[in-house]
Amino acid sequence: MISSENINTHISEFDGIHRLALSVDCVILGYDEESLKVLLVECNTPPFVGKLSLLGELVNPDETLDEAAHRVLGIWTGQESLYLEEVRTFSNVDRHPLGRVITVAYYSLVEIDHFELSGMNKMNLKWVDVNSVGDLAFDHNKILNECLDSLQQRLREKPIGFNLLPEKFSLNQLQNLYEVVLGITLDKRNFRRKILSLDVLIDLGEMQQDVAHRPAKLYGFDHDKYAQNRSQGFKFEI
Amino acid sequence: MISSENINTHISEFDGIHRLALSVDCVILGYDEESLKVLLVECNTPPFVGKLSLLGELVNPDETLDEAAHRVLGIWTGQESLYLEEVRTFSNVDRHPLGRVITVAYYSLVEIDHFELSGMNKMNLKWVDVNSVGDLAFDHNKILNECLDSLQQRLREKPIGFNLLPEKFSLNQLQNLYEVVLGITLDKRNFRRKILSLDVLIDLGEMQQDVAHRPAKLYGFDHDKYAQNRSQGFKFEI
DNA sequence: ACAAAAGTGTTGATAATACACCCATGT
DNA sequence: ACATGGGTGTATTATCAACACTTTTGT
Repeated sequence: MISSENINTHISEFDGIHRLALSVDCVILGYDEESLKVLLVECNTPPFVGKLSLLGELVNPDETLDEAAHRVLGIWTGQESLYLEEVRTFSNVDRHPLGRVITVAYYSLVEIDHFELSGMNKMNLKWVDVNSVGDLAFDHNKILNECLDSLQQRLREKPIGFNLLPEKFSLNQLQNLYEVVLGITLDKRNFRRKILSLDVLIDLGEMQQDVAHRPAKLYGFDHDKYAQNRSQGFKFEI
Repeated sequence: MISSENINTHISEFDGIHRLALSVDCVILGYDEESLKVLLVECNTPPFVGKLSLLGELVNPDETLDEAAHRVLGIWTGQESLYLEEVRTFSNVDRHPLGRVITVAYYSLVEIDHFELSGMNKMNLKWVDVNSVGDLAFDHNKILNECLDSLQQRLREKPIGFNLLPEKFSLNQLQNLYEVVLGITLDKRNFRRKILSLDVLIDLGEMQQDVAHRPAKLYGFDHDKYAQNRSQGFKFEI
Protein backbone atom coordinates (compact mmCIF):
# COMPACT_ATOMS: atom_id res chain seq x y z
CA MET A 1 0.00 0.00 0.00
CA ILE A 2 1.28 3.39 -1.01
CA SER A 3 -0.18 6.42 0.67
CA SER A 4 0.47 10.09 1.11
CA GLU A 5 -1.53 10.20 4.29
CA ASN A 6 0.36 10.57 7.50
CA ILE A 7 -0.14 11.28 11.13
CA ASN A 8 -1.34 14.80 10.49
CA THR A 9 -3.94 13.80 7.96
CA HIS A 10 -5.66 11.95 10.75
CA ILE A 11 -5.29 14.45 13.53
CA SER A 12 -8.99 15.29 13.42
CA GLU A 13 -9.81 11.73 14.36
CA PHE A 14 -8.58 12.15 17.91
CA ASP A 15 -12.08 11.73 19.23
CA GLY A 16 -12.95 8.90 16.93
CA ILE A 17 -11.18 5.70 16.20
CA HIS A 18 -7.94 6.58 17.91
CA ARG A 19 -9.27 6.71 21.42
CA LEU A 20 -7.07 4.99 23.93
CA ALA A 21 -5.57 5.55 27.34
CA LEU A 22 -1.96 5.74 28.35
CA SER A 23 -0.47 4.79 31.68
CA VAL A 24 2.89 4.44 33.33
CA ASP A 25 3.78 1.41 35.42
CA CYS A 26 6.70 1.65 37.83
CA VAL A 27 8.84 -1.24 38.93
CA ILE A 28 10.07 0.23 42.18
CA LEU A 29 13.11 -1.72 43.35
CA GLY A 30 14.81 -1.77 46.69
CA TYR A 31 17.70 -3.69 48.17
CA ASP A 32 18.05 -4.81 51.76
CA GLU A 33 21.51 -6.42 51.79
CA GLU A 34 20.00 -9.81 51.13
CA SER A 35 17.81 -9.54 48.10
CA LEU A 36 16.34 -7.27 45.48
CA LYS A 37 12.75 -6.43 46.27
CA VAL A 38 9.93 -4.91 44.26
CA LEU A 39 7.15 -2.77 45.67
CA LEU A 40 3.74 -4.21 44.86
CA VAL A 41 0.17 -3.31 45.73
CA GLU A 42 -2.96 -5.35 46.07
CA CYS A 43 -5.07 -5.08 42.95
CA ASN A 44 -8.75 -4.22 43.12
CA THR A 45 -9.70 -4.60 39.48
CA PRO A 46 -11.59 -7.69 38.39
CA PRO A 47 -10.58 -10.27 37.34
CA PHE A 48 -7.35 -9.60 39.23
CA VAL A 49 -8.74 -8.83 42.69
CA GLY A 50 -6.43 -10.28 45.30
CA LYS A 51 -3.42 -10.45 43.02
CA LEU A 52 -0.54 -8.07 43.36
CA SER A 53 0.33 -5.49 40.75
CA LEU A 54 2.94 -2.89 39.94
CA LEU A 55 2.26 0.73 40.77
CA GLY A 56 0.78 2.67 37.90
CA GLU A 57 -1.31 5.66 36.99
CA LEU A 58 -2.98 7.05 33.91
CA VAL A 59 -1.09 9.87 32.27
CA ASN A 60 -2.65 13.28 32.70
CA PRO A 61 -3.03 15.61 29.74
CA ASP A 62 -0.77 18.20 31.28
CA GLU A 63 2.21 16.04 32.17
CA THR A 64 4.96 14.18 30.39
CA LEU A 65 5.46 10.48 30.93
CA ASP A 66 8.49 11.14 33.11
CA GLU A 67 6.38 13.46 35.20
CA ALA A 68 3.66 10.86 35.48
CA ALA A 69 6.21 8.27 36.60
CA HIS A 70 7.62 10.65 39.19
CA ARG A 71 4.07 11.31 40.35
CA VAL A 72 3.59 7.58 40.88
CA LEU A 73 6.76 7.45 42.94
CA GLY A 74 5.66 10.44 44.96
CA ILE A 75 2.26 8.97 45.69
CA TRP A 76 3.58 5.69 47.01
CA THR A 77 6.96 6.51 48.44
CA GLY A 78 6.51 10.13 49.44
CA GLN A 79 9.75 10.95 47.67
CA GLU A 80 10.10 12.86 44.43
CA SER A 81 13.54 12.73 42.97
CA LEU A 82 14.35 9.07 42.77
CA TYR A 83 16.22 7.30 40.03
CA LEU A 84 13.88 6.50 37.14
CA GLU A 85 14.48 4.85 33.81
CA GLU A 86 12.06 4.20 30.97
CA VAL A 87 12.23 0.67 29.65
CA ARG A 88 9.63 0.19 26.95
CA THR A 89 5.98 0.25 26.07
CA PHE A 90 3.53 -2.60 26.48
CA SER A 91 0.65 -2.34 24.10
CA ASN A 92 -1.10 -5.64 23.61
CA VAL A 93 -4.66 -4.83 22.62
CA ASP A 94 -6.22 -6.92 25.37
CA ARG A 95 -3.72 -6.29 28.15
CA HIS A 96 -6.25 -4.38 30.27
CA PRO A 97 -9.72 -5.79 30.91
CA LEU A 98 -11.44 -2.41 31.10
CA GLY A 99 -10.35 -0.93 27.82
CA ARG A 100 -7.45 -0.10 25.59
CA VAL A 101 -4.65 0.96 27.93
CA ILE A 102 -1.13 1.19 26.61
CA THR A 103 1.48 1.44 29.28
CA VAL A 104 5.03 2.67 29.49
CA ALA A 105 7.19 0.72 31.93
CA TYR A 106 9.74 2.41 34.16
CA TYR A 107 11.97 1.06 36.83
CA SER A 108 13.08 3.00 39.83
CA LEU A 109 15.88 2.34 42.28
CA VAL A 110 15.33 3.40 45.87
CA GLU A 111 17.03 3.03 49.17
CA ILE A 112 14.61 0.63 50.73
CA ASP A 113 14.66 1.98 54.27
CA HIS A 114 14.71 5.62 53.35
CA PHE A 115 11.00 5.63 53.82
CA GLU A 116 8.62 3.76 56.05
CA LEU A 117 5.52 2.38 54.50
CA SER A 118 2.92 4.02 56.66
CA GLY A 119 -0.74 4.88 56.99
CA MET A 120 -2.96 3.58 54.26
CA ASN A 121 -0.06 2.35 52.24
CA LYS A 122 0.94 -0.05 54.92
CA MET A 123 -2.18 -2.06 54.34
CA ASN A 124 -1.81 -2.56 50.62
CA LEU A 125 1.85 -2.25 49.82
CA LYS A 126 4.38 -5.04 50.01
CA TRP A 127 8.07 -5.39 49.34
CA VAL A 128 8.44 -8.72 47.61
CA ASP A 129 11.68 -10.53 46.78
CA VAL A 130 11.92 -10.44 42.99
CA ASN A 131 12.65 -14.16 43.01
CA SER A 132 9.46 -14.94 44.91
CA VAL A 133 6.96 -12.93 42.94
CA GLY A 134 3.92 -15.01 42.10
CA ASP A 135 1.28 -14.34 39.47
CA LEU A 136 0.77 -10.62 39.11
CA ALA A 137 -2.22 -8.78 37.70
CA PHE A 138 -2.38 -7.75 34.03
CA ASP A 139 0.85 -8.36 32.10
CA HIS A 140 2.86 -7.21 35.08
CA ASN A 141 5.02 -10.33 35.31
CA LYS A 142 6.22 -9.65 31.81
CA ILE A 143 6.84 -6.00 32.61
CA LEU A 144 8.69 -6.86 35.77
CA ASN A 145 10.91 -9.38 34.00
CA GLU A 146 11.80 -7.02 31.19
CA CYS A 147 12.63 -4.29 33.67
CA LEU A 148 14.85 -6.65 35.62
CA ASP A 149 16.66 -7.69 32.44
CA SER A 150 17.12 -4.06 31.54
CA LEU A 151 18.42 -3.25 35.02
CA GLN A 152 20.94 -6.08 34.87
CA GLN A 153 22.28 -4.83 31.61
CA ARG A 154 22.49 -1.22 32.68
CA LEU A 155 23.96 -2.02 36.05
CA ARG A 156 27.04 -3.34 34.28
CA GLU A 157 27.61 -0.25 32.21
CA LYS A 158 26.37 2.63 34.33
CA PRO A 159 27.02 3.45 37.96
CA ILE A 160 23.39 3.21 38.99
CA GLY A 161 23.66 0.61 41.74
CA PHE A 162 24.53 3.35 44.21
CA ASN A 163 20.90 4.42 44.15
CA LEU A 164 20.03 1.23 45.98
CA LEU A 165 22.54 1.83 48.77
CA PRO A 166 22.78 4.35 51.59
CA GLU A 167 24.98 7.36 50.88
CA LYS A 168 27.81 5.80 52.81
CA PHE A 169 28.61 2.20 52.05
CA SER A 170 31.42 -0.32 52.24
CA LEU A 171 32.99 -2.00 49.26
CA ASN A 172 31.61 -5.31 50.42
CA GLN A 173 28.10 -3.89 50.49
CA LEU A 174 28.59 -2.71 46.94
CA GLN A 175 29.97 -6.04 45.82
CA ASN A 176 27.10 -7.87 47.46
CA LEU A 177 24.64 -5.63 45.62
CA TYR A 178 26.20 -6.52 42.28
CA GLU A 179 26.17 -10.19 43.18
CA VAL A 180 22.53 -10.18 44.23
CA VAL A 181 21.19 -8.15 41.33
CA LEU A 182 23.25 -9.86 38.66
CA GLY A 183 22.95 -13.31 40.20
CA ILE A 184 26.67 -13.97 40.00
CA THR A 185 29.59 -14.21 42.40
CA LEU A 186 32.58 -11.93 42.19
CA ASP A 187 36.13 -12.24 43.43
CA LYS A 188 36.63 -9.82 46.30
CA ARG A 189 40.12 -8.66 45.44
CA ASN A 190 39.40 -8.29 41.74
CA PHE A 191 36.17 -6.46 42.41
CA ARG A 192 37.84 -3.93 44.70
CA ARG A 193 40.65 -3.31 42.26
CA LYS A 194 38.18 -2.83 39.43
CA ILE A 195 35.74 -0.54 41.18
CA LEU A 196 38.49 1.63 42.63
CA SER A 197 40.18 1.91 39.25
CA LEU A 198 36.99 3.39 37.83
CA ASP A 199 37.69 6.41 39.98
CA VAL A 200 34.12 7.28 40.92
CA LEU A 201 34.28 6.44 44.62
CA ILE A 202 35.29 8.88 47.27
CA ASP A 203 36.93 7.60 50.42
CA LEU A 204 34.97 9.28 53.20
CA GLY A 205 37.63 8.63 55.83
CA GLU A 206 34.94 7.10 58.00
CA MET A 207 34.44 3.62 59.39
CA GLN A 208 31.42 1.50 60.17
CA GLN A 209 30.31 1.82 63.78
CA ASP A 210 29.05 -0.82 66.17
CA VAL A 211 29.64 -3.84 64.00
CA ALA A 212 30.65 -7.11 65.55
CA HIS A 213 33.74 -7.44 63.40
CA ARG A 214 36.48 -5.32 61.94
CA PRO A 215 34.75 -2.14 60.75
CA ALA A 216 34.84 -1.39 57.03
CA LYS A 217 35.89 1.85 55.41
CA LEU A 218 32.98 3.84 54.07
CA TYR A 219 32.82 5.23 50.56
CA GLY A 220 30.50 7.51 48.67
CA PHE A 221 29.69 7.83 44.99
CA ASP A 222 31.23 10.94 43.46
CA HIS A 223 28.81 12.20 40.80
CA ASP A 224 31.14 14.98 39.70
CA LYS A 225 34.11 12.69 39.20
CA TYR A 226 31.94 10.33 37.20
CA ALA A 227 30.61 13.12 35.00
CA GLN A 228 34.15 14.33 34.45
CA ASN A 229 35.45 10.88 33.55
CA ARG A 230 32.54 10.25 31.25
CA SER A 231 33.06 13.52 29.41
CA GLN A 232 36.60 12.34 28.76
CA GLY A 233 35.39 9.14 27.17
CA PHE A 234 35.95 6.82 30.14
CA LYS A 235 33.53 3.95 30.31
CA PHE A 236 32.11 2.61 33.52
CA GLU A 237 31.90 -1.15 33.26
CA ILE A 238 31.77 -3.94 35.80
CA MET B 1 0.40 12.94 49.05
CA ILE B 2 -0.79 9.54 50.12
CA SER B 3 -3.50 7.89 48.09
CA SER B 4 -5.10 4.55 47.58
CA GLU B 5 -6.30 5.52 44.13
CA ASN B 6 -4.58 3.92 41.22
CA ILE B 7 -4.89 3.51 37.51
CA ASN B 8 -8.03 1.46 37.84
CA THR B 9 -9.83 3.94 40.02
CA HIS B 10 -9.67 6.33 37.11
CA ILE B 11 -10.51 3.98 34.31
CA SER B 12 -13.92 5.54 33.81
CA GLU B 13 -12.30 8.82 32.91
CA PHE B 14 -11.13 7.58 29.56
CA ASP B 15 -13.40 10.00 27.78
CA GLY B 16 -12.67 12.89 30.06
CA ILE B 17 -9.45 14.41 31.18
CA HIS B 18 -7.20 11.64 29.92
CA ARG B 19 -7.84 12.16 26.24
CA LEU B 20 -4.69 12.08 24.18
CA ALA B 21 -3.35 10.55 21.01
CA LEU B 22 -0.50 8.16 20.52
CA SER B 23 1.71 7.86 17.49
CA VAL B 24 4.80 6.01 16.36
CA ASP B 25 7.63 7.79 14.57
CA CYS B 26 10.12 5.73 12.59
CA VAL B 27 13.71 6.69 11.97
CA ILE B 28 14.26 4.60 8.86
CA LEU B 29 17.97 4.29 8.24
CA GLY B 30 19.83 3.14 5.18
CA TYR B 31 23.49 2.86 4.23
CA ASP B 32 24.95 3.39 0.78
CA GLU B 33 28.64 2.56 1.32
CA GLU B 34 29.42 6.20 1.95
CA SER B 35 27.09 7.45 4.63
CA LEU B 36 24.18 6.64 6.89
CA LYS B 37 20.97 8.11 5.54
CA VAL B 38 17.56 8.69 7.04
CA LEU B 39 14.29 8.60 5.13
CA LEU B 40 12.36 11.86 5.53
CA VAL B 41 9.15 13.25 4.10
CA GLU B 42 7.97 16.78 3.41
CA CYS B 43 5.72 17.96 6.18
CA ASN B 44 2.33 19.48 5.44
CA THR B 45 1.27 20.51 8.93
CA PRO B 46 1.50 24.18 9.89
CA PRO B 47 3.68 25.65 11.17
CA PHE B 48 6.10 23.09 9.76
CA VAL B 49 5.04 23.15 6.10
CA GLY B 50 8.11 22.78 3.93
CA LYS B 51 10.24 21.22 6.62
CA LEU B 52 11.13 17.58 6.57
CA SER B 53 9.87 15.13 9.15
CA LEU B 54 10.23 11.52 10.19
CA LEU B 55 7.63 9.01 9.10
CA GLY B 56 4.89 8.50 11.63
CA GLU B 57 1.31 7.41 12.08
CA LEU B 58 -1.27 7.47 14.80
CA VAL B 59 -1.75 4.15 16.56
CA ASN B 60 -4.97 2.38 15.74
CA PRO B 61 -7.09 0.91 18.52
CA ASP B 62 -6.68 -2.59 17.20
CA GLU B 63 -2.92 -2.76 16.84
CA THR B 64 0.12 -2.84 19.09
CA LEU B 65 2.81 -0.21 18.81
CA ASP B 66 5.10 -2.66 17.06
CA GLU B 67 2.36 -3.35 14.57
CA ALA B 68 1.84 0.36 14.03
CA ALA B 69 5.55 0.82 13.41
CA HIS B 70 5.60 -2.05 10.94
CA ARG B 71 2.60 -0.48 9.25
CA VAL B 72 4.55 2.76 8.83
CA LEU B 73 7.41 0.84 7.27
CA GLY B 74 5.03 -0.96 4.96
CA ILE B 75 3.37 2.22 3.83
CA TRP B 76 6.58 3.97 2.86
CA THR B 77 8.94 1.21 1.90
CA GLY B 78 6.56 -1.45 0.64
CA GLN B 79 8.32 -3.98 2.84
CA GLU B 80 6.97 -5.55 5.96
CA SER B 81 9.54 -7.46 7.92
CA LEU B 82 12.36 -5.02 8.44
CA TYR B 83 14.49 -4.61 11.51
CA LEU B 84 12.72 -2.43 14.06
CA GLU B 85 13.70 -1.33 17.54
CA GLU B 86 11.77 0.78 20.03
CA VAL B 87 13.86 3.55 21.54
CA ARG B 88 11.73 5.62 23.85
CA THR B 89 8.69 7.83 24.20
CA PHE B 90 8.56 11.56 23.57
CA SER B 91 5.80 13.20 25.49
CA ASN B 92 6.35 16.93 25.89
CA VAL B 93 2.94 18.49 26.32
CA ASP B 94 3.37 20.94 23.47
CA ARG B 95 5.35 18.81 21.06
CA HIS B 96 2.52 18.71 18.52
CA PRO B 97 0.74 21.90 17.45
CA LEU B 98 -2.62 20.24 16.85
CA GLY B 99 -3.12 18.54 20.16
CA ARG B 100 -1.66 16.25 22.75
CA VAL B 101 0.22 13.62 20.79
CA ILE B 102 2.64 11.36 22.59
CA THR B 103 4.91 9.45 20.29
CA VAL B 104 6.99 6.32 20.55
CA ALA B 105 10.21 6.45 18.55
CA TYR B 106 11.51 3.46 16.62
CA TYR B 107 14.45 3.07 14.38
CA SER B 108 14.59 0.71 11.47
CA LEU B 109 17.54 -0.57 9.49
CA VAL B 110 16.99 -1.24 5.80
CA GLU B 111 19.05 -2.14 2.80
CA ILE B 112 18.84 1.15 1.02
CA ASP B 113 18.55 -0.09 -2.54
CA HIS B 114 16.28 -2.97 -1.81
CA PHE B 115 13.42 -0.75 -2.82
CA GLU B 116 12.99 2.06 -5.25
CA LEU B 117 11.16 5.12 -4.09
CA SER B 118 8.46 5.27 -6.67
CA GLY B 119 5.10 6.75 -7.58
CA MET B 120 3.76 9.27 -5.15
CA ASN B 121 6.48 8.62 -2.66
CA LYS B 122 9.13 9.76 -5.07
CA MET B 123 7.82 13.28 -4.83
CA ASN B 124 7.88 13.63 -1.09
CA LEU B 125 10.44 11.21 0.23
CA LYS B 126 14.12 11.90 0.56
CA TRP B 127 17.12 9.96 1.78
CA VAL B 128 19.19 12.48 3.72
CA ASP B 129 22.69 11.99 5.10
CA VAL B 130 22.28 11.95 8.88
CA ASN B 131 25.10 14.47 9.15
CA SER B 132 23.34 16.94 6.84
CA VAL B 133 19.89 16.92 8.34
CA GLY B 134 18.62 20.47 8.85
CA ASP B 135 15.77 21.64 11.03
CA LEU B 136 13.08 19.01 11.11
CA ALA B 137 9.40 19.43 11.97
CA PHE B 138 8.14 18.89 15.52
CA ASP B 139 10.77 17.49 17.91
CA HIS B 140 12.07 15.21 15.22
CA ASN B 141 15.68 16.40 15.46
CA LYS B 142 15.69 15.28 19.06
CA ILE B 143 14.08 11.98 18.18
CA LEU B 144 16.54 11.40 15.36
CA ASN B 145 19.51 12.13 17.56
CA GLU B 146 18.38 9.85 20.34
CA CYS B 147 17.74 7.06 17.87
CA LEU B 148 21.20 7.51 16.38
CA ASP B 149 22.76 7.38 19.83
CA SER B 150 20.81 4.27 20.60
CA LEU B 151 21.84 2.69 17.31
CA GLN B 152 25.51 3.41 17.96
CA GLN B 153 25.33 1.75 21.32
CA ARG B 154 23.45 -1.28 20.10
CA LEU B 155 25.60 -1.69 17.02
CA ARG B 156 28.54 -2.42 19.29
CA GLU B 157 26.81 -5.12 21.24
CA LYS B 158 24.42 -6.76 18.84
CA PRO B 159 24.96 -7.98 15.30
CA ILE B 160 22.42 -5.65 13.77
CA GLY B 161 24.61 -3.86 11.22
CA PHE B 162 24.00 -6.67 8.78
CA ASN B 163 20.50 -5.34 8.24
CA LEU B 164 22.01 -2.35 6.49
CA LEU B 165 24.03 -4.47 4.07
CA PRO B 166 23.12 -6.75 1.17
CA GLU B 167 22.92 -10.44 2.00
CA LYS B 168 26.37 -11.02 0.61
CA PHE B 169 29.06 -8.61 1.66
CA SER B 170 32.81 -8.29 2.02
CA LEU B 171 34.62 -7.77 5.28
CA ASN B 172 35.72 -4.35 4.09
CA GLN B 173 32.12 -3.35 3.45
CA LEU B 174 31.25 -4.43 6.96
CA GLN B 175 34.18 -2.56 8.45
CA ASN B 176 33.27 0.54 6.50
CA LEU B 177 29.72 0.33 7.85
CA TYR B 178 30.98 0.27 11.42
CA GLU B 179 33.31 3.16 10.72
CA VAL B 180 30.60 5.30 9.16
CA VAL B 181 27.89 4.60 11.71
CA LEU B 182 30.14 4.87 14.74
CA GLY B 183 32.20 7.73 13.36
CA ILE B 184 35.50 6.02 14.11
CA THR B 185 38.26 4.33 12.18
CA LEU B 186 39.20 0.72 12.73
CA ASP B 187 42.35 -1.24 12.05
CA LYS B 188 41.72 -3.60 9.16
CA ARG B 189 43.63 -6.58 10.50
CA ASN B 190 42.28 -6.25 14.01
CA PHE B 191 38.73 -5.82 12.75
CA ARG B 192 38.92 -8.95 10.64
CA ARG B 193 40.36 -11.00 13.43
CA LYS B 194 37.68 -9.78 15.81
CA ILE B 195 34.66 -10.21 13.59
CA LEU B 196 35.73 -13.67 12.43
CA SER B 197 36.39 -14.75 16.01
CA LEU B 198 32.79 -13.94 16.86
CA ASP B 199 31.81 -16.87 14.67
CA VAL B 200 28.64 -15.46 13.19
CA LEU B 201 29.82 -15.06 9.61
CA ILE B 202 29.55 -17.73 6.99
CA ASP B 203 32.07 -17.85 4.19
CA LEU B 204 29.94 -18.12 1.08
CA GLY B 205 32.80 -19.32 -1.12
CA GLU B 206 31.96 -16.56 -3.55
CA MET B 207 33.86 -13.54 -4.81
CA GLN B 208 32.91 -10.09 -5.91
CA GLN B 209 32.38 -9.84 -9.68
CA ASP B 210 33.42 -7.11 -12.11
CA VAL B 211 35.34 -4.93 -9.69
CA ALA B 212 38.40 -3.06 -10.91
CA HIS B 213 40.66 -4.54 -8.27
CA ARG B 214 41.28 -7.79 -6.52
CA PRO B 215 37.82 -9.22 -5.77
CA ALA B 216 36.89 -9.74 -2.14
CA LYS B 217 35.50 -12.88 -0.58
CA LEU B 218 31.80 -12.63 0.23
CA TYR B 219 30.30 -13.47 3.59
CA GLY B 220 26.82 -13.79 5.00
CA PHE B 221 25.46 -13.39 8.50
CA ASP B 222 24.55 -16.71 10.06
CA HIS B 223 21.51 -16.14 12.28
CA ASP B 224 21.50 -19.70 13.55
CA LYS B 225 25.13 -19.67 14.59
CA TYR B 226 24.56 -16.39 16.39
CA ALA B 227 21.49 -17.70 18.21
CA GLN B 228 23.46 -20.78 19.22
CA ASN B 229 26.42 -18.78 20.47
CA ARG B 230 24.18 -16.42 22.36
CA SER B 231 22.34 -19.24 24.09
CA GLN B 232 25.73 -20.43 25.30
CA GLY B 233 26.49 -17.07 26.86
CA PHE B 234 28.76 -15.70 24.15
CA LYS B 235 28.64 -11.97 23.78
CA PHE B 236 28.81 -10.16 20.48
CA GLU B 237 30.85 -7.04 20.89
CA ILE B 238 32.81 -4.86 18.52
C1' DA C 1 52.94 -1.19 -15.79
C1' DC C 2 49.93 0.89 -12.97
C1' DA C 3 45.97 1.82 -10.04
C1' DA C 4 42.94 0.13 -6.43
C1' DA C 5 41.43 -2.39 -3.04
C1' DA C 6 42.13 -7.30 -0.76
C1' DG C 7 44.48 -9.86 2.22
C1' DT C 8 47.79 -11.39 5.90
C1' DG C 9 51.30 -12.03 11.36
C1' DT C 10 53.92 -10.55 15.02
C1' DT C 11 55.03 -8.05 19.00
C1' DG C 12 54.43 -5.35 23.21
C1' DA C 13 51.14 -3.45 26.42
C1' DT C 14 47.13 -3.88 29.07
C1' DA C 15 43.52 -6.05 31.39
C1' DA C 16 41.28 -10.27 33.40
C1' DT C 17 41.52 -14.17 36.25
C1' DA C 18 42.70 -17.29 39.87
C1' DC C 19 44.02 -17.83 44.35
C1' DA C 20 45.04 -17.79 50.48
C1' DC C 21 46.17 -15.60 54.39
C1' DC C 22 46.34 -12.00 58.20
C1' DC C 23 43.65 -8.07 60.56
C1' DA C 24 40.44 -5.48 63.61
C1' DT C 25 36.52 -5.47 66.26
C1' DG C 26 32.66 -7.25 69.57
C1' DT C 27 31.23 -10.84 72.54
C1' DA D 1 39.89 -16.92 72.63
C1' DC D 2 36.78 -17.07 69.23
C1' DA D 3 33.64 -15.67 65.67
C1' DT D 4 32.80 -12.47 62.00
C1' DG D 5 33.53 -10.13 58.18
C1' DG D 6 37.49 -6.62 56.41
C1' DG D 7 41.35 -6.18 53.92
C1' DT D 8 45.54 -7.18 50.89
C1' DG D 9 49.42 -9.03 46.28
C1' DT D 10 51.22 -11.84 42.78
C1' DA D 11 51.65 -14.82 38.89
C1' DT D 12 49.33 -16.51 34.73
C1' DT D 13 46.61 -15.98 30.89
C1' DA D 14 43.87 -13.73 27.52
C1' DT D 15 42.79 -9.68 25.04
C1' DC D 16 43.79 -5.40 22.65
C1' DA D 17 46.53 -2.19 19.87
C1' DA D 18 49.95 -0.87 16.80
C1' DC D 19 52.07 -1.56 12.63
C1' DA D 20 53.65 -2.52 6.52
C1' DC D 21 53.94 -5.19 2.89
C1' DT D 22 52.31 -8.59 -0.81
C1' DT D 23 48.40 -10.17 -3.85
C1' DT D 24 44.91 -10.06 -7.34
C1' DT D 25 42.22 -8.03 -10.60
C1' DG D 26 40.92 -4.45 -14.43
C1' DT D 27 42.54 -0.95 -17.39
